[in-house]
Amino acid sequence: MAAGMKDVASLAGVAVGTVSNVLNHPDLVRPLTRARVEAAMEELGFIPNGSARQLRAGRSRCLGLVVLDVTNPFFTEVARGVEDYAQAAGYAVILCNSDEADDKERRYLRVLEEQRVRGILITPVHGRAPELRRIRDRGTPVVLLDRPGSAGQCSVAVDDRRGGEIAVSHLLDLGHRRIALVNGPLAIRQCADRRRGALRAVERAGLDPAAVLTEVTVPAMNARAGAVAADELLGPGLASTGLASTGLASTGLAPAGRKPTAVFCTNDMLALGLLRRLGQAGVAVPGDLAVVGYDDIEFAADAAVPLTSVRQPKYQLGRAAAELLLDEADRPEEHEHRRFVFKPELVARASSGETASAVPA
Amino acid sequence: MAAGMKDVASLAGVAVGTVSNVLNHPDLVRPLTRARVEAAMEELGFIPNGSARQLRAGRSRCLGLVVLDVTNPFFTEVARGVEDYAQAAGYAVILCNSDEADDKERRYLRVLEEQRVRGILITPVHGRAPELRRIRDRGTPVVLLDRPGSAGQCSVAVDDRRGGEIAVSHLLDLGHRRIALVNGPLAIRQCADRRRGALRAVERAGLDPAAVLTEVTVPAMNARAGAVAADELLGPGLASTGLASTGLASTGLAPAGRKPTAVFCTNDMLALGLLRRLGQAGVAVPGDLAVVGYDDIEFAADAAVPLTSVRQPKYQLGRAAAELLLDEADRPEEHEHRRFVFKPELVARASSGETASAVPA
DNA sequence: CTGTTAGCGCTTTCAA
DNA sequence: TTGAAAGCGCTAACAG
Repeated sequence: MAAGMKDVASLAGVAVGTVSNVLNHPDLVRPLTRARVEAAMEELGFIPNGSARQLRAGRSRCLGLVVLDVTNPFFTEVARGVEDYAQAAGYAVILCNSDEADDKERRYLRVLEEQRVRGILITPVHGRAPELRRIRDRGTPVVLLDRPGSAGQCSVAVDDRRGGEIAVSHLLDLGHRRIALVNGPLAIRQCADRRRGALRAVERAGLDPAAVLTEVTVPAMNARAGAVAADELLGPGLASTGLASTGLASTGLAPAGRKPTAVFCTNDMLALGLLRRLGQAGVAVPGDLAVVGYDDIEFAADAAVPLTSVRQPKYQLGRAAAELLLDEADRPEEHEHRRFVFKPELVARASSGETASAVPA
Repeated sequence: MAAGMKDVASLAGVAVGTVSNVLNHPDLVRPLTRARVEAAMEELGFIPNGSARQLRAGRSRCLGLVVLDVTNPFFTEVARGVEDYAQAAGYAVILCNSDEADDKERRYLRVLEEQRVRGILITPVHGRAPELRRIRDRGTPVVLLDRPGSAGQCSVAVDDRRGGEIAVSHLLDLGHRRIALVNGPLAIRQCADRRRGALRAVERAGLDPAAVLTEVTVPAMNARAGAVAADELLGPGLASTGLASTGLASTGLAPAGRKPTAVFCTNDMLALGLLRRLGQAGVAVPGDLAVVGYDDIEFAADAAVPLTSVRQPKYQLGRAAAELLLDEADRPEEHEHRRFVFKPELVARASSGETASAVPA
């Protein structure tokens, strides 16, 4: 059914080597012969077999991109950046969704390595350092995406500690002194870093983190988890029972019973889910509770209460990562590892309140 | 660098065939030998070469999924459905973004065919019928996604004409008699179908489409285009000049000068973009203008004015499509082509106004 | 149970 | 400028 080079060759009355040359080194073939071969390819609907080609070449013209959540607009925007750059360089992108799950991630990494992709871009679920190092050692370049890397590898990231810091500083500046931190698993580096930034902001303000911050940790970084966090904040009585059943973990750094006046969610999906639930519960934002998110996804600005957020250069992040990866893949000699760190930026909107709305400083 | 089966074989003191058996038919190998081979694989960090494997097998364990816009949550939700089913069946998914662009789509189809993917799921930009037929004839199963197909192929879709109809009927029921239809390129089947449904709704109400509907056609189905459409609606004086510079095409079916009291956007991204611009311009929704979207993406419910929309079973759509595709791929004999058509459903929210807000019926 | 071997479809020398 | 032939790494068929 599928015509191969041999069929094309015999139809055109040439050797397979010549057909190959038409494909890969057209200038080496006499125009007339080339035309004959091309006609034959057309007639037979010939599509070269990528596997065979790669088998010889050793590597494919594909990149692997592994993200934590394809339904999060942050990652699709990053993916667009990657894809645009890759496409221009003649590469296709295999987009994989780890769904923040360890085993899915591992499975995809395996598939990508078996496919001998030219390189892998990944936002890892865990500190997968050793496994990623092994992959690199076996010859597949790896670039860390949205995560600062160690030496010996490229990485592209936004300064998450700084991001967490400006988010919480913003709330402190507005006068808030009891702030909830709604965060995903600390195993995810971004979560850990943004948390550290939050703590730092409080310390720098000369305040006691234990008195100011209440931590609510949810098992995923999506809207559903954000809604669960809202319930946690609204019904303190439910907290302890809620924990076991929902997988929630809440470390009440702040004295129990003292409700927060503001919330910092470590991404916008959490914030949007929380916002929705607050709306249903009749909690006024920012009046009763100020909210700050992270990522500044496009939908943040359109929310019922426009969401204050920490902006990251998503598209640029993707582009830069792809550029680093392809440089490493295509020019292994000249390549030197680099670590890009972009600066986050606060975008203040209504959800945090333009005017102080809580305990005056 | 990358260890091959030969290396594993010699380290384990067996033949390559045995190594292959350990991988593909472990039960044929004596446990002790198997253990030795596995140890060798571990020690060498052996990763089987997918290209070589596929070369023999003829086909890979990957599916191709080509969507119109990865940044549209509708498609990422569909992708999740595809991915979950594929993953369970042992397949990986290559997600490609055609960006509603003809040439990108063509390029990706080519890549997928060269990779000898097991099958292709696609929401085509144009009526790519002939090209897709050729691909199928060459042996790669193709399933149309979110689009009704003709005989001789599988397809999974939602009844878009019906969807357009219920959207506009809803507005008519609310008393609106001047409705703008903000639509993407009619070459995209969904756009054409939803438009037909809109016309039908008006006709069924015993009204004259030319008097009721004003069409605004934008070149893409995203938020930016929605904002442009809003400008078009707001500033009728700009209409004619605006056309040339923005690529807008507006067919004033309704008498010029009579402003619409409602808008039907053929997807939620358009609606959200439009909504944002209306907000900036101080237009009250639904008071001054009622708005209905399409897809019911998660963010629609969270918009500043919660968006009335036509819900599609996104995840199910993806799952069903993957199921059809893999059935065709894995059981070509028994397989018979099927056409699933899901029913759309109106989700009424504030943006269309619960109470009649326009010209009384 | 294990070893040997013939390709899968293509690219790339090396000759002609 | 073209033809012939040697593999790339693996699987499957067959022999032992």
